[in-house]
Amino acid sequence: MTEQVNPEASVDAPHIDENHVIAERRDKLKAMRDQAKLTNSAVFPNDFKPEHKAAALHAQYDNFDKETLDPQAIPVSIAGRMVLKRVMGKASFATIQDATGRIQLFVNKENLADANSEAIYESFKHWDLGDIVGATGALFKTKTGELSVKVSTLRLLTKSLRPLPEKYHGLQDQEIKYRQRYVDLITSEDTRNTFKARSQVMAAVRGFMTNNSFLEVETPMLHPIPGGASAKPFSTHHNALDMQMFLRIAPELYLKRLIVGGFERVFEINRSFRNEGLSVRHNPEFTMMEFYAAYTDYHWLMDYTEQCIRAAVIAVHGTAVITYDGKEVDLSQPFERLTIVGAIQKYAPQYTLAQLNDATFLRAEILKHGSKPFDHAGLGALQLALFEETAESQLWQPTYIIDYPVEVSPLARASDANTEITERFELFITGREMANGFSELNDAEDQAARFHAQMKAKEAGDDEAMYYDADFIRALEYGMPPTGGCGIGLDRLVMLITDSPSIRDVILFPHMRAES
RNA sequence: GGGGAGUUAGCUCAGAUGGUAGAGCAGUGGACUUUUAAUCCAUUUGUCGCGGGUUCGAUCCCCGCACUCCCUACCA
Repeated sequence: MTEQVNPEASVDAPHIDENHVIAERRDKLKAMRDQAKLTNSAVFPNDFKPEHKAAALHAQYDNFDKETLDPQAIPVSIAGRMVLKRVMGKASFATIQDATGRIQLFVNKENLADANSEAIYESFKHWDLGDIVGATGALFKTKTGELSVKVSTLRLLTKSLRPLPEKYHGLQDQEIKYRQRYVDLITSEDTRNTFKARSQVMAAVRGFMTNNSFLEVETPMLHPIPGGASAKPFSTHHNALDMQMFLRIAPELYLKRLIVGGFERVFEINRSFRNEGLSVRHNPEFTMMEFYAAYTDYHWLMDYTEQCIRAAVIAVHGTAVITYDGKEVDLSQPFERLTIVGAIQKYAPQYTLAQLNDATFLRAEILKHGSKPFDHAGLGALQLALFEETAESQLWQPTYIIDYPVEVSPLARASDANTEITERFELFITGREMANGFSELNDAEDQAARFHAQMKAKEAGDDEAMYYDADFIRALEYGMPPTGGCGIGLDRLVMLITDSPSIRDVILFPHMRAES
């Protein structure tokens, strides 16, 4: 805790966004401080302990009729932020909001128990929307049937110095919603519900994993060698060790070390960091679950991932058929599985199979779509590029794409039937990549060779190519059992489940440029 | 990185074809003892994002910049 400072002194300190409304509230607070000095009482008291919550009271008493409820005079104590206020001479209504919902207070001078009721009522009239209040009283129903608290004691617990957004339209400015999430949360039930759903998703996923004998682990966020994905890392420096470190781009290589160590099923839910562009589906730090299971392969992973996602959707919605951006997404049926070429044939049928196996044709076609030309791409990588240009965005219903080429999958096990492709899949829903998994490469010598190839690519200018991780190779040399591993982008899963158009809508404090 | 849209009172938004701006909410004063975005009367508040240019005069036209949103690119 910080040291106590003289509040009188801080009043003169520079403040941002000051305006006359705030100045008036500061004046009110100053008057409160002066008054508190006289009566030796606290301006910001912390001794009021509410015993009830708005939603629970509504759940319990909304269906009571007035004749039954009023005579019981059920005593309650409740606290929250005052969000609406209607003063009518000698009687007033105020609506307060707590973590669970809203409830109406009926404040009438004659009902106030305090000997000083006249003064309390007069000061209440000058409290502001946004102030935190505590009240005790008896439950009753108004003549329109709304459950309310007939207030007998009323206290201002926290003075609010800043005006709330417009009480009907709320906060509309998207920038302020992201930058000042606290205001967004006060104002928007939609926003509150989105983050409650996010919490439910996390709990459902975690529960699904532990129920299937997975061990939750935490591996380093600071990596001496960034690995496990093709991405540009954030770089930092550790002073005591005097070494460069990177914020992790993926936990993969550490989790596989744990499989080597004998934990046969592990998962981690945590942040990864990628120093790349921001978009409606990319935040520099994002939350991913990666999980690894020994003696499984990518077929098992697809079945399992599907069940996990379905469980998360049902945990929030109670059904696996939901709506995203106005269109239905059906997660109740087995997810479709298509090869890269198969997906192109289905969603871009203008191409013949001969064309899809013609590297020269593919190269020209990809250039036509405005994608960057790449010199060393093999047939598989060219097919993948065309898939991304033509088919990917159309994969609205859950679809697994399989048979990724070895050259873009340096950590995946090659297919026994075709050494050019790997036992790998990516899951797409609403045209977005949601998950990526594969049978893990557990041949230490093959992995070492693939790392060497990545180093060559890096020397040739590919700054997203992987580094050679000698300790990871050493771990594989001890022997890693055959293993399946998968990463699920949880922010994107929450986007899907909460029908959110932007990843920023599911991250409490998304990164923004510095305020000027 | 490239393209498009936006930025007016604390909040939600109008607005003028160039003559320095309004409404509602919030605030303030008043009326009102069952309101529901309470109502009624009165009333305060603005570097019209920032910097240049054109002009007698720019919040409006032109140029540049900043920030936001959307699309696009890299990626999950």
